[in-house]
Parts: sequence; C-alpha cells; structure tokens
Amino acid sequence: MKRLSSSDSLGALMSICPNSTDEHHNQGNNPMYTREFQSMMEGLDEEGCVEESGQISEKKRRLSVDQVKALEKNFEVENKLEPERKVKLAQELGLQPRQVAVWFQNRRARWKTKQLERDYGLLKANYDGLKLNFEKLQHDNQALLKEIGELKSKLVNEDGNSESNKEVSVKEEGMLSDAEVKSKHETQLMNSLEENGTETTFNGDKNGGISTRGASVFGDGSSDSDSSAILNEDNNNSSNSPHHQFLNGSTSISFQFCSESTAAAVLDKNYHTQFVKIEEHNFFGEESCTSFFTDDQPPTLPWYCSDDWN
DNA sequence: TTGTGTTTTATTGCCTCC
DNA sequence: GGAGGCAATAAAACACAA
Repeated sequence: MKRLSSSDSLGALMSICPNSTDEHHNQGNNPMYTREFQSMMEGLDEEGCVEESGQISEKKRRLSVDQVKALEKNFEVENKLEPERKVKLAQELGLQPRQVAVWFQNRRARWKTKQLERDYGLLKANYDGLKLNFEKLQHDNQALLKEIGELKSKLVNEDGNSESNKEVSVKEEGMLSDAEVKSKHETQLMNSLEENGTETTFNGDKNGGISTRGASVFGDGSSDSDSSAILNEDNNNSSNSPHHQFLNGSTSISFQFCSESTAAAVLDKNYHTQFVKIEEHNFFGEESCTSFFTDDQPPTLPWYCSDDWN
C-alpha cells in the first residue's frame, strides 16, 4: 500500500473534507458533510487506512455495485448534476457530494468517448460504402468510355465506307418521308450500338427506362444499380421514346456517366449520326476525391453527418 | 506470481458563465 | 470572482495471460 506524502494526504483530505482549503472545488460548509467526514475518519481503520505512522492512507476505494447502479440510473435520467440533486444523491448513497460530482464528470467523459467511437463507426461505414460505390462507378465509367470510343471509330469507318454509296443513299432518302428517314437512322444507330458490342440496350419499357449493362435506368434518373449510366433525358421534349431528344430537327441520344460525364450521339438535321460531345466534369475527380475521402478533414456534405453531430 | 493492459476514481489547471 | 464543466493526467484497482 502506498503511503501518502504530505501533499497527497492533503489532497486526499481535500477530496473528502468540506472544510478543506480547496477554494476551487469545495462544496461549502455543510454540517452533514463534516459529520460524514468524521465518521469516515472513524471508519478508516476498516481498510487499515490509518497506518502505524499515523498517516492517513490514500487507498482508493471503488464504489459498490449498488452505488454504481444508482448513479448510472441517475445519469440516464440527466447527465448533468444540479447541486440539490448532487447532495441528495450523496446522502442516499453515503458518498461525498464531491465523489458524486466526480463520478458524473468521469461518466460524461466515458459517454463522450463512446459516442465518438459510435460516430466514427458510422462515418467509416458511410465512407467505405461511398468509396466502394465510387470505385464501381469509376470502373463502369472507364468501360463505357471505352465502348463509346470504339463505337465512334466504328461509325467513322462506316461513314467512310458509305461515301461511295452516298449518291444512292441520298436518292433513297429523298424518296422517304422525314419520319421514315429519322426512323431509319435511329434504327441504324441502335443496330450499330448493339452490333458493336455495347451492352446498352433500349428496351422501351413502360417506365421509359433503358437497360444498361443489366441495370435499369428510369425516366426520373433513378436506377436499380448504383453503377448504372443515367439517361440524360428531357421529359418535356422527348417523344414516347425516352432516350431520344428531338431538338431543332436533331435527335440526340446522350449518356451521362457518374452524374457529370456526358457523351452524346446525335443525328444532325441531315440525319447523319455524329458523336458531338464527350465531356467529363468528373465530379469524383482526383482532387475532389482525395479531399473528400481524406481522414483528416471533416466531411462537408450536410447529409454526411447526423443531425446530432457534436 | 508477475507483468501488462484496462478501468475507475480523483486531482489539477484552464475556461466559461453568471 | 465564484461555481461548475472539461481535458489531461495520475494512480489505485482490476483483469488476465504467461
């Protein structure tokens, strides 16, 4: 058993004696407190706390199970302790008010630690999910961009080959109605897309969705897969076929990847297929990604934090 | 039994609020 | 300026493996 130095003895006394010189934390001159202190002093020999030297030992005593239970119960009700409640609890449990206050203080600290651990766990789970999703989208994005590139080159080749038949085609088209020509070119485009190994299919389902690599994308932009391509659709301008847009005589089929990357296959006003634009805003670009997924920065997205963060 | 890691109790110093 | 809260820390008590 450790013997107390004079300062330790003073500290121990101060912790249990209301009349101590602890200006900061003493609880005032409570007569009951003094009586308790005295009885405590009288009972010290129970643990051999008054040693041969006459010094008071510092033996730290754990609270009993019942005392802890009662304190826990009170903590559940309110984790802050008003002075009246503190004194009452101390009386009920046979403890010093100071002990009750210290217990609550430490209990709050433990609760905070646990809370931080819980929050960390939640955030980590969120982060892991987002990271996984991002990697999946990135992979899909790469695959789709590759497909578009291949289709583009294929279409360029087709255009080159058809140069020689241009006269015939123009003649034929001249004999067709606009609607027929449009339909023909759209069909050609669809066939071309399918022939070139793309997994994008236009199934014209009643929801106006398309299936992309097995994932349905619906008119509202929702998808049954997180990694699906999203149809860039204007419902107001679209016909029954949701994946077409007829603007100024042009039909465009556009794909949006990862929210911000867009590639568009366009039938121009002469009904020639063109890929007019492939752009990537790359929402999850290198810089934004690294800053978003770093551990040493708090998340900045409001939905990323629970409301009771703090 | 002993060394070591964890938990609990208590202290100290600083800060904020009234 | 006093009271009380909190973070950091000390130290006793406890748990447990070797």
